[in-house]
Amino acid sequence: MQKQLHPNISVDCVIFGFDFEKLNVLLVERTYLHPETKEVIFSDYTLAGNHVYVDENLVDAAKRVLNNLTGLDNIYLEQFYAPEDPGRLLKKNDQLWLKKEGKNPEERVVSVCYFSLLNCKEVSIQKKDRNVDWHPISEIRNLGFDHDIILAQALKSLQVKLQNEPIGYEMLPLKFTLSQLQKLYEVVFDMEFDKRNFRKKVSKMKYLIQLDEKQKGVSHKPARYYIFSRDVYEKTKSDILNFSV
Amino acid sequence: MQKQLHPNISVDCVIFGFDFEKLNVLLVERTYLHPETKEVIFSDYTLAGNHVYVDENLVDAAKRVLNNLTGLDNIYLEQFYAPEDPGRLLKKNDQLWLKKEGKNPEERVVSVCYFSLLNCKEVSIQKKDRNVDWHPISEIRNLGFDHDIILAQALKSLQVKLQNEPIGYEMLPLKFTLSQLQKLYEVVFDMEFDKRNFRKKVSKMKYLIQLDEKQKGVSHKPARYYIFSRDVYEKTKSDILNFSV
DNA sequence: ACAAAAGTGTTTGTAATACACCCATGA
DNA sequence: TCATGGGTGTATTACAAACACTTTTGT
Repeated sequence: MQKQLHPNISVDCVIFGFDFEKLNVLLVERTYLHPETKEVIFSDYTLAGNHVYVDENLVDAAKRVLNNLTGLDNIYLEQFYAPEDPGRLLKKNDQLWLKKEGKNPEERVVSVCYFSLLNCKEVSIQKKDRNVDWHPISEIRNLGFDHDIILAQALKSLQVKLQNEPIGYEMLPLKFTLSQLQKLYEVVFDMEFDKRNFRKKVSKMKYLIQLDEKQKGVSHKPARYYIFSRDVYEKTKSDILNFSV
Repeated sequence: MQKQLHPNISVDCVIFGFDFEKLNVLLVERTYLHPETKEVIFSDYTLAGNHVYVDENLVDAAKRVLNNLTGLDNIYLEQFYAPEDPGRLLKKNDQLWLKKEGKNPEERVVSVCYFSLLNCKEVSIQKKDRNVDWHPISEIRNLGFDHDIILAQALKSLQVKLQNEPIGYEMLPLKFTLSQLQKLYEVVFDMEFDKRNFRKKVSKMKYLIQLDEKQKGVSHKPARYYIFSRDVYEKTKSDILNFSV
């Protein structure tokens, strides 16, 4: 008879942010100094995460992490993965770090992972004592713990979700231009689209509503603003599935 | 400072089975008898699940559940969800049941859920002392615990996955006919497809390979057998994504 | 000979792709 | 007047959808 597991539970959040140019992820710096000499032993980045409290809903724990970093509530959150490997925190640097943080490095931690979507320009990151910042997804590598794996899963889940639901609006301001929307799809899928074909495609989306208002103060022809209507979307969406492969 | 959670961890498995006619799910009967009078207080069904052992990979725990029920290894397994609500086991019947099973009904259990795919005709369910059996998905309701929610999520995940990857073959024998394949897609998506259009579509899938062998002993024109070639699939698949919505 | 499912083509509409120029604004 | 990004249309090709009859087998 094997012993049952009673691990610590945490949530890890892959916080995607779009800045109208590229897709970013919010990372927390992790710098480990030698206990005596204070020289830098290693320095890298991790995703944001936190432990789950007794009687706390998992998604509420993720909301807490988000609120802590941004001061915002009502951020789009989507659960996408739970790492499976019991050895996920056993790399040397991770063990050093956990010890330093006053945690038991031997203890297993089961994480449930969420991704969330933000517009970088509209949030101010609450740094507090931490060094937290946006990093372009194309430049991220060698994250701490198993966070490279989690991030790769998150991106794939975001792509699948964005392919099937209009969640891109979560990463844009209320009013946005079609070029901004196109750029968003381009950076998420890491592909370029033809402007005319893109506009033809989105013009079929009834829930994308053109405003009379235009950009101001730009040194080129001002673009029209659009808004996303969740209302129209909910009323007109169909559940038709289409196996493609 | 809130107290950190150290819950029990379990895996729940939504075991889908195709019997060439409908989509089924493997359920375990749960009958609670009055401790003295032995009259039936309630009787319902739950998904298969089990606790995770210390140092056990989560997916290995799910494999253990599967192996326990079917005697098989190497079954297709896909993690899809972790229920978030701390109150997921607090319904009256569930509490009675947990007590009867010698568990602490107050203890929080965090589950990670997997779905798996089988061909009903090719597995023999190892019942042991339990009443375990296939149930047509269209007839399943009022499962124990929060398993209705888990099942609904599983079906949606299966649909999304089947739409994007040729995993249907996991629910068919090695050799299958196109009508069987079509029926599989029909029961998963709960839609009917036109035979000619379906065949036109799958004829574009290079990894679907026609054999010379035909059905035998059927009282109608015998159908040709096909096999799925994972090899060809891996070599020819493209990652092109296509946002539709 | 009959019942049962297998197998097969054409037409029509809609969506995907490729491609190039003029427009409105601020500097 | 120039630089910048906004905005637009057409032709071609590929895929989706609708639809009915003949074939092969066992009984």
